[in-house]
Amino acid sequence: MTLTTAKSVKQGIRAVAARAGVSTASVSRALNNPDAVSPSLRARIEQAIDALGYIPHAPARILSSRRSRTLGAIVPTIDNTMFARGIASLQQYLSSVGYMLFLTTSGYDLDVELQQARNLISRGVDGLVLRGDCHHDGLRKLLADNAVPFINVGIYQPDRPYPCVGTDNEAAAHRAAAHVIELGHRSIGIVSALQRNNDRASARVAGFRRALTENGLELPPQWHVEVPYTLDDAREAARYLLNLKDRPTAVVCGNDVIAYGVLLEAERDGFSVPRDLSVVGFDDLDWSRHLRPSLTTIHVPTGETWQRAGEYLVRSLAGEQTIMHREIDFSLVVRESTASPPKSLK
Amino acid sequence: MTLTTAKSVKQGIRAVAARAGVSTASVSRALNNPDAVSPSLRARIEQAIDALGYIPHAPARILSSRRSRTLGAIVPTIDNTMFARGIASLQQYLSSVGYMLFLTTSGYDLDVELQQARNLISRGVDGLVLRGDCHHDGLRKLLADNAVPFINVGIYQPDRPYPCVGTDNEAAAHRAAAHVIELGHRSIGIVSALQRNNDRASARVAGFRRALTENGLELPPQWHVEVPYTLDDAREAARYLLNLKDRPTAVVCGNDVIAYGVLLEAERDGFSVPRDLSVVGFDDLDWSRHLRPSLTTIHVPTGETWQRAGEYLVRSLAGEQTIMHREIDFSLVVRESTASPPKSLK
DNA sequence: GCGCCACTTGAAAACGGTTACAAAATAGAC
DNA sequence: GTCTATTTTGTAACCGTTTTCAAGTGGCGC
Repeated sequence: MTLTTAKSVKQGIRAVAARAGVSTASVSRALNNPDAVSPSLRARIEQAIDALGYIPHAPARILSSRRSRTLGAIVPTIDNTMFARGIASLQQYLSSVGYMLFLTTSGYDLDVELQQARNLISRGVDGLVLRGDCHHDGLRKLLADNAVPFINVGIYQPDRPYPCVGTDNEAAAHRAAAHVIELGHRSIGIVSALQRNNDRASARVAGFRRALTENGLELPPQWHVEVPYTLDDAREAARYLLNLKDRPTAVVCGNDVIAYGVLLEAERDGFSVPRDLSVVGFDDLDWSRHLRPSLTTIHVPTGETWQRAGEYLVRSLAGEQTIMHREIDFSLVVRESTASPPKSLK
Repeated sequence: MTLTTAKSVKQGIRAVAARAGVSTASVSRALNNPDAVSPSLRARIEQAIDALGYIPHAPARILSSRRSRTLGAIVPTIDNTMFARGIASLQQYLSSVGYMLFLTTSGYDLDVELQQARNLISRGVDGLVLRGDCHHDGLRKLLADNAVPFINVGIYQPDRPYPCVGTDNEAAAHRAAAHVIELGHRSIGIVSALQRNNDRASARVAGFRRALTENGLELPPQWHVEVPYTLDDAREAARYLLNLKDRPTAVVCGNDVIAYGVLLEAERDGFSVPRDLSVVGFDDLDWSRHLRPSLTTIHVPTGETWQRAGEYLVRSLAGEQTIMHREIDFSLVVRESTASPPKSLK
C-alpha cells in the first residue's frame, strides 16, 4: 500500500535496506550473522538483495570491521611448479573456509619482499604466509609493529620463536645423499640451486654435506656447483662435472629440474644412467616418474604443507591455540636413476 | 617550542597530519600527488610518515576514491605452466605501473568463475582479466551492470564486441597440422585437451580439422582422443592410438604436455620418433627443446599476451583510447619430432 | 494484569582515507 | 602599493559498511 521511501539511494546496503523496509543494521546482520535476524526479515532482505543485484563492498566492510578475511602470501616466483602447487592448495583451502588470498612475488629479492609485505599489510590482510625464514630485518619489525600474524612455510625450525610448517630439508637432503652412499658410491658431486637468499637451498646443501662428512667422504670444491633454476644451467653444470678427469660417480641435486638437466646432459655425453652415473633429485615433480630413466628423488608433499600454513593462520585468527612448528614428512622415492657404481670406479 | 597538539589520534593519516602540523588533506595530497604540495610541507610530511611508520590503509583509500589501482584475474588453474607464466608477466607489468593483481582460480568451472568475478568486483577491482571467451551468461551481465572493464586473454576474435588479446589458436593449429601434411603424412591423429568450457582447446581442434579437410584427409572418429592435462592420460591416449590396427603416422597434440605423453609412450611401445611416428605439440614450454627427440611445436608468446592484456586495461582506465582486438603472433618451431612418414605406410 | 527476560530491531557513531570547496598566501601586472 | 590571477593549504562532507547502545516486542510465570 505505502510507497517505498524516497529513492535517493542508488546502491549499497542503504538501497537494500530501503527496498526491504528495514534498517541498514539489519541488512548487515542478515549478511554476516543470519541467525541474529528473524526469518521473515531475512527473507525480505534476501529478496531485496538479489532484486537489486547487490554486491557488498569489501573495502568498506574491511574498513569498518577491521578484518578482511584475506591472507597475503609472498613467494619468490609463481613460475616454479612447487610454488604453483603450494599456492593452488593454499588458495583452495582458504576459499573453502571463506577466506581469500592475495598473492605477490618477490623474485628472491629481500627488499622486494619487504615492500610487498607493506603492500599486503596496507591492503588489510589478516595474516601473511612467507616462504622460508630468510627475510629482511625490517620485515620482522614491520610484522611486529603491525601485529600481523604470519608463518614461514617450506622449512622446519622448531628452535625458532616463529611459527613454521614444512619438511626438514637438511634431513631430507641427508637421506638423499645417504641413499647413494649406501649404494656404494664414494665420489659424490652436488649440483645445488643458488643458496643466496634461499634457506631451502642452503639447508639441502648442508644435509648433503653432512652425509658425506659422516661417512668420511671428501667433497672436492669443484664437485659442488650452484646453478639457477633452469634446465640450460643444470646441463652446463653437468657437462662440467662429467668432463672432469676425476669425475663423481653420483650426483645429488638441489631439485628435480636440476636433476633433469643432469640426466639429459649425461645421456647426451654418452653416459648411461644409472650404469655410469647415479642421479638423485629433490621435490618429486609429476615428471620425475615419467622420465627414462625415472628419477630417484625426495618426495615433498607441497600441497599439504601450504594448506597447513593456511590452517595455522585461520585457526590463530579464530583465537584457537595451534601448534607453532609443524613438520611435514618427506620420503625417499627410489626409481631407476640410481644404482651401485661401476666396479672399475668403485 | 610549542608542543604537538593533543595526541588523541593513535594512527592513520590524522596522526601524520598532527605530527607534521598540517591538515589531513595535505598529507593525502603529498601521498597521491606530491607535486600539488610545496616542497617544505612535503618534507615535513614525509618525515612524519616514516617517523610514525605510517602505512596507508588501502581499503579506506578505495572506499573514498572509488578506485583501487588493482586488477583482478581469473584463470582456470595456476598449476599450469602457461598460466603461471602469463600471470607472472602480468603481475610484473602491473607492479611496474603501480597496480596490484588479485588472482583467483575457477578450475574450468563457469559457475565458480562467475562467483570469483563477484568476489573480485566486491573487492573493488578496477578491471578484470579473463581467460578466453567461454563464460557464464551471468558474467557478462554482471560486468555490464557494474561497469567493470575487462578483457579476454589467450584468444583472438576480432568479430566480437569484447576486447581480447591472444593468438589465433585455430590458425596456429591449422599451421601445425599443415606442417605434417606437407611432410607427406596422410594418416593424422589428434590428441586434444578437453574441449568442454575451454575455447582454446576447441579452437585448436577446429584448426587441426580444417587443415585435414582442406587437404582431403579423413579423420576416423577413433583417431581423435580428448584427454585431461596430465602425462598419464596423454600416455594412455597414445597407447590406444598406437595399438589401433590402422594407426596414424602422425599425431598433432593440443598442447606440449600431451605431446610429451605421446612421445614417452611411443618410445615405450618401441616406436621411434620421428621415424615411425611424427608428433607435434602446442605452446613450446621450456622443456620442449630439451626433450630427446626435441619437440616440434607452436610457439606462443604467453608472457607478452598477458602483459598486453594488462596494458589494455591500464590504458583504458587512464582514459586512453586503445585497440580492442590484438593479435599475438605464433610461430611453428620445427624440431626433431617430425619427419616424413615411412615409405611403407605412406 | 504485571514485571522480568530474551530476543529483534533501529539510530547513529565510527572506520581511515579523498576531495569539493573555501580561505589564505603568493606572484605578477599595472 | 593595489588589485587580480594563481597556487597552496585547510575544513568538512562523504565513501559503504559494522557495531554499540538503546528502544521496542512478545512470552511467560506469577
